Amino acid sequence: MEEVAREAGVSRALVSLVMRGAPNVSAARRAAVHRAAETLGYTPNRLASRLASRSTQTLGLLLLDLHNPAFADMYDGVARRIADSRHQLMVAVGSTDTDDESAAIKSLVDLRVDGIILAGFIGDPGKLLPMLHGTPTVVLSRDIDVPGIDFVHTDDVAGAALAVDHLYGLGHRRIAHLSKPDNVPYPSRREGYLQAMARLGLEPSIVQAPMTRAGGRSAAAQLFDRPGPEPTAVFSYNDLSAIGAIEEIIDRGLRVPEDVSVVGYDNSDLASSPLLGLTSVDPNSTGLGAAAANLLLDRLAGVPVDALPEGFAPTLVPRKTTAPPPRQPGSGRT
Amino acid sequence: MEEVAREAGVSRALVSLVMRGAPNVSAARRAAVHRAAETLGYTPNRLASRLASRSTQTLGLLLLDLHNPAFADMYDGVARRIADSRHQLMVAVGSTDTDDESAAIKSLVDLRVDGIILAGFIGDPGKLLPMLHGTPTVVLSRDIDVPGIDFVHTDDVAGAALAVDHLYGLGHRRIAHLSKPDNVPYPSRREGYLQAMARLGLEPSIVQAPMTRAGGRSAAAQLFDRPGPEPTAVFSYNDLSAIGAIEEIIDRGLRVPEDVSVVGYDNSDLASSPLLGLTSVDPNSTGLGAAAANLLLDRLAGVPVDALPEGFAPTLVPRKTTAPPPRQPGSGRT
DNA sequence: CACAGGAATTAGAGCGCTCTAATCTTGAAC
DNA sequence: GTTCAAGATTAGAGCGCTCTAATTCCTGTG
Repeated sequence: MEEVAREAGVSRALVSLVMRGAPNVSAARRAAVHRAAETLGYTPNRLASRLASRSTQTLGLLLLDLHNPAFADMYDGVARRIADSRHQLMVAVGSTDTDDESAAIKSLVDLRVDGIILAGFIGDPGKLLPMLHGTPTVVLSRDIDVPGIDFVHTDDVAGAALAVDHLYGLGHRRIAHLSKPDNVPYPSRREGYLQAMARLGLEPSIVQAPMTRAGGRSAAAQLFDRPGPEPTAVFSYNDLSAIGAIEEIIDRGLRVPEDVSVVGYDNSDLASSPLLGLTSVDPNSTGLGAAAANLLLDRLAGVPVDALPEGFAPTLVPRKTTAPPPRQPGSGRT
Repeated sequence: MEEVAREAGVSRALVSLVMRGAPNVSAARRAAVHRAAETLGYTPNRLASRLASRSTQTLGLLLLDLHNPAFADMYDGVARRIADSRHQLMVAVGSTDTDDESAAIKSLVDLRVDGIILAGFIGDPGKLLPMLHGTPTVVLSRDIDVPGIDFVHTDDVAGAALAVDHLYGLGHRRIAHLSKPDNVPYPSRREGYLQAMARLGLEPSIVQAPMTRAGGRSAAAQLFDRPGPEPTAVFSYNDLSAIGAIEEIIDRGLRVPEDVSVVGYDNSDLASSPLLGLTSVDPNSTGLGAAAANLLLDRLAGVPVDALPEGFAPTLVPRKTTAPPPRQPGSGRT
């Protein structure tokens, strides 16, 4: 920067102004500085400018799992909304290991990003605030009760009800649920399932499944190995494990949807492929991402945010994995 | 930091040493500093430390497309290898828009990351070097001829040959190829296809397909709308478009693999699901990511790297989407 | 032609840390 | 009781930028 200033015959301060595209600089000097920067191959060290200006023009996004297409959707929403702001986006990848997750969040905080969006935060909310050191933060798809931290979410209770009601409407009565594992703190989908089942006077049946295909598969295996009548429908808390469940069901010689119906959650790319045609609840992940970015940007701009946006209304997208249950003995409908 | 030093009754320099976990600090002072930091809620500003130390302990990873599971695999490889180094990982997401990609790379460079891994670099190699400003960089899965930039890749020519030979071995003669679009610079898979076809004395047939399911679908549509005999096998340059192609083929009332065989490339999560059972060439994306991280870490550590690692040897994973062609008129085999 | 007022430019302090070199403690050896 | 080296601590100068306030340079005016 020193050299550029000398080369262009101006002060360091002016170089700084030119590089930032400040308005009140004469065309002649501006050109001179640019030329000098060009010949010397100078780029401003943004580390230094950030330090000096106390603002990084960067937002951090924590993504829990790159293998889960739902997070790619959220990324899209965030990126789209941020594109026309002056900010850049930095992604950190989380983990189902809470320590790794903390490390990832800390790395974002350490970089002094202007704001953080947490997509798939799994850790202890109580530990979040001290970790953040005052960085404005929005939590995505989890309603978290920490003062000063906003969240944006889909009404997952309603989403789960949608799934259960859909299956009920088709005639299913033994509807099982593949639920998040204990280390993942998103209870709403399970809550919604339990509430809906209670409302309909049905007996709930829950098995935990990790957030992967393999997880869904082994969970489904447990479900069908249980004593007593088998479920005629499975509602999973995410698409990946729903797919795993389908694999397992087919492996057991049962047909989907003729023998067992399956509903997923997330309505990800995968689900919509005609090859799969997974009936799925759509939480509008992309919209959620955009809403989170919006909220964060408003906060940063100092726009007063009096009320958090309402939980997004989920929708059910019926496809080929749901149908009426088989007319079999044991269904109790004789 | 000033305050912490005062609180602990030591100098600023000592606080710095303690926070970095330097060895030669007495236990008493160390404890005092930690206590002071705790009560004051102090965390070092890594921005400042990076500026002062000229090293960021951070590596940047550019991922082209979060919706493509192959990149999640590469991420895994990189992350695994980096986990036991002292570095952190920062992800930037690229784009098929070259300008966006440049912006993403620049943001990494601006942050002064110690090194960069480019997974899915699409831009002009000539423009890469000036953009990097000397940041050590490894390019993943593209062989790039820029002095000073390393790359790690799978032998895609061999991989494509594997696919073609597999189909040929099953009896296919009209093997079409879904190729990368022009704006994506990874010609090896197409080259491999062309070479293999020439070697076998077969007529090549190529259609371009964007890197998405929808892209594969419309490309397949073009393929089957062409005049002349239809292909009995389709080899796609990636899994996503292979899946799209299957969708289209089935939509046309044809069966996979009975009427048309399909081979993908990447052997991603998707492909391995029994529901899909996509025969796919495995470039070992995870291994590739790990190798890239390895190479970069070696460079950073000053370990002499005399030869780049050989191109990874791809393997073919046969599944359910390939079978002998139908015994039909027009196959020329009577 | 002096002068106000706005635009353009600059000096210089400071952002929060690390680094080098210098200084201060030790405690063992003589 | 010295002496000395190793270990522990610190002063102070940067890192490369931005910011504030002050200065200089232009106009157009009376």
